[in-house]
Amino acid sequence: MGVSVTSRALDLLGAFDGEHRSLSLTDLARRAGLPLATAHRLVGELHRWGALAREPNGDYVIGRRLWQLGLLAPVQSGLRQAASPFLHDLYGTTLATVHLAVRDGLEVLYIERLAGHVSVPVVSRVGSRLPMHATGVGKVLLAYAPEEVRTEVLGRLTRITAYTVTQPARLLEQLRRVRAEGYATTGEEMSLGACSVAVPVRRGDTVVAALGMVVPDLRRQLPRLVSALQVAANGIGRTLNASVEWNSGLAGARPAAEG
Amino acid sequence: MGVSVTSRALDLLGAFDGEHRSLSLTDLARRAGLPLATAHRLVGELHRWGALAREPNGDYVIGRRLWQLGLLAPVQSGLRQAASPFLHDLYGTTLATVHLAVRDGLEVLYIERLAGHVSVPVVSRVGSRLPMHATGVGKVLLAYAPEEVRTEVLGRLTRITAYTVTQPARLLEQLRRVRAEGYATTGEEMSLGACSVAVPVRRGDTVVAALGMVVPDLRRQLPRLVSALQVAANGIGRTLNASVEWNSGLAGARPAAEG
DNA sequence: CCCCTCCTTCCATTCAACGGAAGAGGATTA
DNA sequence: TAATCCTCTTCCGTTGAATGGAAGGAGGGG
Repeated sequence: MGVSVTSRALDLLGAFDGEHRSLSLTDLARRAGLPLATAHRLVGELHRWGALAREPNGDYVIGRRLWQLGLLAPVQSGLRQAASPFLHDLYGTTLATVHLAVRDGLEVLYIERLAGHVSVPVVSRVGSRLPMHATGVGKVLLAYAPEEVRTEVLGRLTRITAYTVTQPARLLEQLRRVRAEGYATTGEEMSLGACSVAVPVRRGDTVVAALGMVVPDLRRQLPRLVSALQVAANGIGRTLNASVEWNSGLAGARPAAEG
Repeated sequence: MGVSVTSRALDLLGAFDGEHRSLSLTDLARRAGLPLATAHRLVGELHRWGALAREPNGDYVIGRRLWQLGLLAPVQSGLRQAASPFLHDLYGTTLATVHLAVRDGLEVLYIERLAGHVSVPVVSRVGSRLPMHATGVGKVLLAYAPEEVRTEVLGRLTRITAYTVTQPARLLEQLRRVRAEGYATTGEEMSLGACSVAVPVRRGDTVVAALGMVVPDLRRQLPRLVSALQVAANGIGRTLNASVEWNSGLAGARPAAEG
């Protein structure tokens, strides 16, 4: 049953993800569901073009050329540009890992990140997606997401650590408080040893993103961090309103943008 | 004369670059040298997969999925990680645009950048390439590049602004001073209104990258900026030495990494 | 030395890709 | 309103590029 070559080549690329950044030919073939000989030919072509590169051990990784291409993508570029200075300020003030994220379908998509020196186990990377219910930015985005999104997410609360909130009622209550108090927190719900705070970023009345930090412990400094985050979020919002260009690509109005 | 579908699809992607971040179907077909009907079919497939996205006006841009893929590429990740905090420090201290770049073949490849609020006309973007002879980081990398690279670059000094150094002898003299004094400068050689300073980043005795800044004017603050840069560069070098992982992908030992 | 895994090459068959041509949509001009 | 010029989309008979099973290295570990 014939599938187009193009989609097969793309499937090979799609075999890479955050957990599989380096794959052998056999792995690639297996993950893309292709016969080895076919994978061999296609991977060769991708490699020749620069889409894939080889590591010293022969495994394949995403190549420099795809990296360059990807950087041309207008992914929330308006938002990122507006946010950049504020993220630096935040980082300078708190020295914590700072995140800017938007909702993409039913997940959180991290679009900017400043990594702190502090060794907190942070899972997120720019370009990675995480579940909404276990991250600070996720809870914020979920709190302000359309009803239907909330319903669907609440239906599948996967457990990640022992502290992940998996009871819909409890999460709903948390989301209510997020809306009431203006910020969300997590405590080791995504990875042990990491807590987070996050606040919404608004353009006008619409929440377009979430701004968050990851720290080893929240207890003592919560009010200070919330204030800092809110100041930054307000600044970003104001900058967004000031900028004329309505950026393309909203925070994922439809679930699962790519099919 | 048949060419593989895969390479045609890749050629379509290759039609995008820093100056063409958004293309109509017709443009894509023209730039990739494909019949319109063929381009239409392939672009459709790329779009369906998420490699391309459409702007409101129907033009195509690089899609979110390629953006995510590209971010998985191990492009100097060790260096970037080591440099990140120092770049922030530099930015915090000087509020100028800060650059981290490596040599890739005969060009400079920008791998990290912190954009200042200050409105200086900066051309570089992360992932972009610029000629070595007209940028601060480029002069540094050229000064420490293998003889053969220097020779080839000196052979084609293209003029970009009225101030670009295009006489081989003059550039050679500048490179000699870079090695002697430990830093390079440019004055509106790449874009009018922008000056730059840069210093080498060493791992052991090898120059593996260049660290630079762009400012509107150098005169008054040159010594201060050079000091700040050198402190940061030393810090990065020390961090690199400390880190065990020898990162893949050097600063472009061979010209033109991708064929 | 044998066996196992992973990679590479080969080549006859066939099915997906091809692209010219015609049509749809939209904008601008007469 | 019609005519003209874009760019985009669809169609379909022909053909040659893609296919993948099989066989042949290459390494390496027992």
